[in-house]
Amino acid sequence: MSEPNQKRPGRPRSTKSHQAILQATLDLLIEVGFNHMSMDAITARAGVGKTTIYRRYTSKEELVADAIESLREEVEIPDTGSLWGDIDALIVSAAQISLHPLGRQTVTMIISTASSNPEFSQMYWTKYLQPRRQAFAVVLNRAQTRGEIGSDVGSDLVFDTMSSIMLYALIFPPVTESWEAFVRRVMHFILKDKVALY
Amino acid sequence: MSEPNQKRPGRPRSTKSHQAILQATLDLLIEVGFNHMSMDAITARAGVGKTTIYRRYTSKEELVADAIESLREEVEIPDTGSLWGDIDALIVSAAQISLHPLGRQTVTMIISTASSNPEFSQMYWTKYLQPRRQAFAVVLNRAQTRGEIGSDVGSDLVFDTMSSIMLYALIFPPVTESWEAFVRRVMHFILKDKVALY
Amino acid sequence: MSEPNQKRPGRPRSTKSHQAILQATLDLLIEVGFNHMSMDAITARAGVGKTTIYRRYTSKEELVADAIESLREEVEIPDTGSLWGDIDALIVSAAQISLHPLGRQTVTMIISTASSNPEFSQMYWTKYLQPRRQAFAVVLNRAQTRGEIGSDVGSDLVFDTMSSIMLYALIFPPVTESWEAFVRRVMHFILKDKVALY
Amino acid sequence: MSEPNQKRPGRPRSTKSHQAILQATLDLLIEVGFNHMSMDAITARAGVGKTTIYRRYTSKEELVADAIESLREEVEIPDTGSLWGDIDALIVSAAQISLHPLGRQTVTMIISTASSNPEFSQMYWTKYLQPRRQAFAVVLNRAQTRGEIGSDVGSDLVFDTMSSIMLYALIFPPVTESWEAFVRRVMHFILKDKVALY
DNA sequence: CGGTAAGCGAGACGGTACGTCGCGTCTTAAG
DNA sequence: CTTAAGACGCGACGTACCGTCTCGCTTACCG
Repeated sequence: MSEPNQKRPGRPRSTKSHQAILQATLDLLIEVGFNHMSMDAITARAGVGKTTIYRRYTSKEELVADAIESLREEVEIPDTGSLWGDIDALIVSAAQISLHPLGRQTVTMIISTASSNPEFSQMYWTKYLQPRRQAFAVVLNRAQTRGEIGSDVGSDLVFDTMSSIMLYALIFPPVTESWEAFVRRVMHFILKDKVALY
Repeated sequence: MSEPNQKRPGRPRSTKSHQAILQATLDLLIEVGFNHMSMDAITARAGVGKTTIYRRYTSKEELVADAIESLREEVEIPDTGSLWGDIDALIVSAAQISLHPLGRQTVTMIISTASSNPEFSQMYWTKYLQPRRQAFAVVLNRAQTRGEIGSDVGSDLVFDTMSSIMLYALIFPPVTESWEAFVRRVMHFILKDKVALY
Repeated sequence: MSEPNQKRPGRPRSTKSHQAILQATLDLLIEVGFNHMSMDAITARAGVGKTTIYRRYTSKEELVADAIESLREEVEIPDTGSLWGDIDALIVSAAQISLHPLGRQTVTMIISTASSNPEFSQMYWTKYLQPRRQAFAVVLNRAQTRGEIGSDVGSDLVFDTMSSIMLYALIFPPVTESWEAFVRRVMHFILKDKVALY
Repeated sequence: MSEPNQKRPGRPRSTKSHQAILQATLDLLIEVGFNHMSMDAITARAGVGKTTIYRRYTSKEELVADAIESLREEVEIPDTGSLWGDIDALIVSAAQISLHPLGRQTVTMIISTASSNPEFSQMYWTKYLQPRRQAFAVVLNRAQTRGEIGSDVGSDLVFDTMSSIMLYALIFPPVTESWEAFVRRVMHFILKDKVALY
């Protein structure tokens, strides 16, 4: 755990504290959620002074936003050879995140905060959803090139629909089937008349 | 389970105070929002003691949940003569709610709570969404009878899709068009190959 | 005062409840003291409604005053044959009260309340000290008749001095001798030049 | 036991706030008395947060005790040339204190607390009464040197008697004469056979 | 002997104050 | 100049008590 990486004179303690802050924030976010997580608890767990946090972030929201941002994975652009295969890969990937406790809590926290905090919502949209939306454009372009789907179909429209369905199923989990199955079924319904699915 | 036995000893709880509390809560929810609304402000506006609130609710969250719950409206079943007309009526109606500050706050509160509280989510689903889902089945049946749409299309699927889009657009408001236009555009995209829209 | 007219219409006040209230009050007074004793605790212990107390007393102070008043003993007028013998008897008697826990708590409570509450102080003076002061006049008169002490010595002066010493020694208990010994010593000092003590 | 090491880390407690708290407490004690003085009123007048008070004191009682403690004056040793003159000076001085509202409240608070709190009683005895008792020994010694009073008279005995009378007259204020006159009369009665008073 | 008026237990009510907690800022000493 | 520690002003929270106010019931007496 303790890594005495003191050999670089230019990067002494600040990086270590920074990492500790982000980690403590994420841990507490999972354990108690946004509202019940106090800044003092974060400083205590990170072994850090309040100053050190507020020098970097102006508010709790900003800190949490950056903490979540910090664990953002690389945007994936699946390429299975068919549109439905690609979409299915995205669904599977999203399902994996929402099964993991951290992923679940993170998503919960994002929805919860975003719905009541326009600034956060904006930030999340720009930093998280936007890049994925653009990545999906690539996926759809490939499908149009392959002639699987009409060139008049907007990729944003499909992406937004899929995102919304995923979110909805997280807030109101389906009872008769799995989250994954539900999302797949809805996407199938939407696309079946627009594209040859298999 | 619950026995509505009126013969409990002691002074019965005041319906007048109860109403005043709910009204004050809703008013303040609109005016300042959940986070900036203090319990003291509610007691002051309702002309009520703090005890009277905390005898009924154990926390601010619980109070607000019940206040919102209290203004649940009747389920509406539009009948304009065409499926798209009916759907459009539902969109317009939903837009009116989400334009009004109380509606906005309400939805915010619901999403925020539901996303982190499975019990609340379940309650909201059963009491609010489920009835509207069933009402929508009537709308779709009429359309199928008219031959506007295939009898193999499940009404639940359409309803869930529409709900999810509406929610999504509330959390991440579209920047280039209105909430209403966005929802209408997405629904049009989904349905255009399944039904004669005009 | 002691005999209100019984012919008032309606249900007469319950003596049983009255006794229970006084007993519960005294018990709690001893256990937790005036400030930490709540009216609700009294009602609970006495098995009585709040109304029943507030019909009899207008405030907590009044109730406690009456509870203490209720256990007031008969005023004793010692008659040992000598002034010093009589005074000694009074000291011994007072010592017995201040040894008993209830007596101690009661006195404590009286001092505590009286010092910050003029009305209570007045009440206690009239109901408790005044009668004893007058009884002491009898004791001193007998001594003057016997020629033990000059007829110019005011009994009130002696009584007040003795009372004050007793109170003082209760608030600031002597460390090198007993309360009783201290009081006796001081009284001896005061009187030794005014009366043949043995 | 306690080490007044100044090198504790973190921001030191503000002396300015501390003083403001004590002053506001004393002011309000005079104006409205202990029971009607609220902590919020103190914070408001001191321009201080509640935390700042409760970091120093665990309760209202503790705060007030310290506030009173803070204004303990220097012990005065009168020297008028005669014993009765010295005693009279002490009575006048004590009267000035007990006439002033703060003095009244202070004494009230002390009696009230001391009578039900042995530790406080002990503290007050040691810090306040003891020094004055010893100062009085000086006064009496001078009188004995002058031959005004017998060398067998213990100064403690006289001091305790005087203290007790003063306290008693504060708890049960005389109705027919002033506090000062009463105390003077009693002291005169006690001493008249032991010392040439004029 | 049945009506009426007050008393009763229970407990809800409007207030006021309490002591705690959290946020974001400020102030030390140490490095 | 940055840190860790921690005090600060502010403001909301939820609890405890007070003394008052209904409830639905006794319980005595009086006509």
